[in-house]
Amino acid sequence: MRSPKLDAYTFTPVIGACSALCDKLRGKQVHALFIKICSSDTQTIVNTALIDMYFKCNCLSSSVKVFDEMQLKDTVTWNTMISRLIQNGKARYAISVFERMRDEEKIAECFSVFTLCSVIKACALLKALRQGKQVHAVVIVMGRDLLVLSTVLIDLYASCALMEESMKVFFSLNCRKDDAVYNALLSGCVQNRKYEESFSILSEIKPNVIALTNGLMVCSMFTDLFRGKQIHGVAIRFGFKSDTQLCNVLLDMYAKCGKVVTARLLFNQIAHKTVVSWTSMMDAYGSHGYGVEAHDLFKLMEESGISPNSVTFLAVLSACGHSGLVELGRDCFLSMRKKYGIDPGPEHYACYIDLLGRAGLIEEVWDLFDDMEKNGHMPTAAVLASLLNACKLNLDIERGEFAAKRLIELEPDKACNFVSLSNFYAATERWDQVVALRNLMKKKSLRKETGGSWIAIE
DNA sequence: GTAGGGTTAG
Repeated sequence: MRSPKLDAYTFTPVIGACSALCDKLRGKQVHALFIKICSSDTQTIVNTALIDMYFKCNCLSSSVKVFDEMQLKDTVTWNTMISRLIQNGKARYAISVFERMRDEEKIAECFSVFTLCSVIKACALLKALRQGKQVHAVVIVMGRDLLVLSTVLIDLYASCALMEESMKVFFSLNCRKDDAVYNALLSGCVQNRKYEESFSILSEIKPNVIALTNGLMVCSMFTDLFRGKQIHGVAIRFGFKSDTQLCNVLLDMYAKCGKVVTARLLFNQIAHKTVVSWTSMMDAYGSHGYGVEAHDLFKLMEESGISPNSVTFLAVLSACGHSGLVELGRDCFLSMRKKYGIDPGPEHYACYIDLLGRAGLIEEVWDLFDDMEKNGHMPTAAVLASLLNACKLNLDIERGEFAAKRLIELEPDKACNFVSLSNFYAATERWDQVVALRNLMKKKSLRKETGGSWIAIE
């Protein structure tokens, strides 16, 4: 019996199955078979599916290889590449692929709504306003699928802190508006801390999980427990209380409003806890001074089989630092690389330097600083500020000046740095320097932003 | 048969 002919209709769904299962091994086998027997007329579609499969299997280099070696790319090929790159955090790369598409394809029709959608999203992520506006112009010329494209445009302008432009896009829509477009506007208001506007949108729409999530984020920002509780009630009435993401934000809202016990009760009730659930709860403990509880939770998380990420370590390190748990903090810091293969970033070093500095371990602080530079991290302002603070606490005058000099070089126009430096001089009783600094600040007309705390009234 | 919008922890 003659074996049936394998064509694109056979390969594509099989590759799709490998994608869905993240089964790279089988995916590669199918890829090999395809190379052996492929016919040129089916290459584009199958290769596009392969690009997608390799992305889903976390094998970016294979995706790029298939893409670069493809003779004939169609619009879907380009779109797949662009959208998957964005999903993998490579927005800049995605834009460069879009530019290649524009240059190589030579016809304006090659762009579809999908292409524009992805590119606007990339611009929003990069806050590339100029490029985003250019694509907006193309959208206006095309004049199709305005609802979806308007949704990403609203997000673009909101990401660039231009809420007036977001509103313009929103109110110029004369088709029926759906949840997503309302949510985009709401999310823009939340990102830009527009308290009243957020609630006014929220009150106009039928509750959905994403809108309520956004609403709770505003409550966290402004520590508005009263409205937070109202949203909690709405979430229960509409049957959203098993939504993990919503519960994570709810937990965070209670914690930010000082209700740590309520936050913990909610945490316990989350059936499918994610790394964000755990990290939010650790942060809740840490920021209220419950370092031991935060660390216990970290251990419990390890037992539960969910892997911590870099934010988790930031939460637990800061919790240990604020409670003086030096040994536990050190264990965590060391386990980052050793046990989880996560390279500490500058923000982790800043946090850990702070912890060691408060504990009086100034030599270890400087060892750590050297270690950081050996690992190829340039010190950030946060690192230098922690370092300066550690020197202040430990009266390490000479090396403190070194940290101060580099901090001021890096951010010469930030008032808070001058204040830190002034505090450093004050701690080491060099009052002439303090006066000189205050005068310098006046000359540079730098003013430290007034501190404050938020409480909701009524 | 392959591609698209709005959500969480620092």
